[in-house]
Amino acid sequence: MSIEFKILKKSKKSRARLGILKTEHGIIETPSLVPVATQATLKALTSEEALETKSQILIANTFHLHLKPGEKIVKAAGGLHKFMNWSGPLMTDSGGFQVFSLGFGKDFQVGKILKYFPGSKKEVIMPKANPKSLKITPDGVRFKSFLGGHELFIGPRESIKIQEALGADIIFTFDECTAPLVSFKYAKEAIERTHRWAKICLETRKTRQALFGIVQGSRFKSLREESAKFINSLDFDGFGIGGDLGSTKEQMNKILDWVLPHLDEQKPRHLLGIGRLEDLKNNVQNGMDLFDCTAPTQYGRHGVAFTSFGKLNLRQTKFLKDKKPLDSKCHCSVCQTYKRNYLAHLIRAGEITGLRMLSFHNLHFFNTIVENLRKEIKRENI
RNA sequence: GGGCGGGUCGCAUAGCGGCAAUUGCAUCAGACUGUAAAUCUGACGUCCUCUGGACUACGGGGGUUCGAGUCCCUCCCCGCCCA
Repeated sequence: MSIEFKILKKSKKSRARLGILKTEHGIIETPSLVPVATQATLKALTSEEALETKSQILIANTFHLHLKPGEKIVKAAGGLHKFMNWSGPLMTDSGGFQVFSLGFGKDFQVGKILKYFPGSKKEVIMPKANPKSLKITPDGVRFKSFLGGHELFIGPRESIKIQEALGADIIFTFDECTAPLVSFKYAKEAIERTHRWAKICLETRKTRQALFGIVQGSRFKSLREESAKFINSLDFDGFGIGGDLGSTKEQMNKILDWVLPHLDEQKPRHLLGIGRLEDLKNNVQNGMDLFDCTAPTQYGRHGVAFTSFGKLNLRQTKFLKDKKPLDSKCHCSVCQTYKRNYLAHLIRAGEITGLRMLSFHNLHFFNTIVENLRKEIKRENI
């Protein structure tokens, strides 16, 4: 195993823990946010800028990099680290999330956090249902008509081989991230697939890359427990917790309560795709060591800045006359240099520089919050 | 002076007898959690007892018609061409 995880301190007030995750490309102080670099870039930012935002580790995506440019290109370029000029630790997600986002997520126009329950009961996803644009089989997933209409098959073996070629420090098992609309029976069938695939992933991996097994089970207690126990029983280097985690913080905490007691405490835990501003502290208190989220960069590109004074929508005209920095308490280079009026102008003018600066600030802002949470664990405040 | 083309909700466009009227831009508001995402959704004449209704509207005035942005007459304005 090419990672080493050491817990430095455990909170007495919560599950929070302070740790050091060592990889062959450097260490990560945990808990840590993992900014999302799907296509081997934090959208709009260079790898040097990513470092300046205090990002410690990035997560790229197997599905997207397999399509473009293809893992052979990345491998020939010397691997993902060299390819994107990021010398720090990297993860790759397995493509399991795309089974959801390009499948039922797209069909029902829902995210993995359900905001509303669309329509009547007949819309609940029943066993053997398949999304429009992909087919989930016992062996993997056939993605129909993505690039130029040709089909693409990714199963556990394919995902691991791609991730080995990409060469991240930490890789994930190929799972089925289920939609929040699945019925119990569907979810049960899905974790059976996910578990079978998890074993195949473990058997397939030939490299020294750390492999994290992903716990699924949707919003169902028995399935979450079963999944946690099963994934824990295999020789993974860490855990991912994925899928539907309910619609509220309370529901998510309840689901995590079902899962966490069954996971080996000594192994790192990654909460997949949960990391909005309001989640960060909760994630840490739940003992999550890593958590990725697209929010900082995505909101940035959509014109929204997170600040100590709340979210700002820089598209609003009022900011054209605002001479304050985005966040007077922020030490990032954008806040040191530019004012809201200029940023609002860039956003309104559709200038990419504005999106870049908001992405940069948001990442710095999120990373600083998590950095402060680490200090809080050290001071025994949380 | 003559010929032609044109004046539509901020701008630009569509419309050629049933229209509060297309589309784009702009504007305003909202959404975004392992990135189909520099994206998407909604509003955008006024008012109201607002899954509906009333009023005012396609340069001005008049006419034809059950009904006119659309047809006719006339005036005003703009553009191009010829004198």
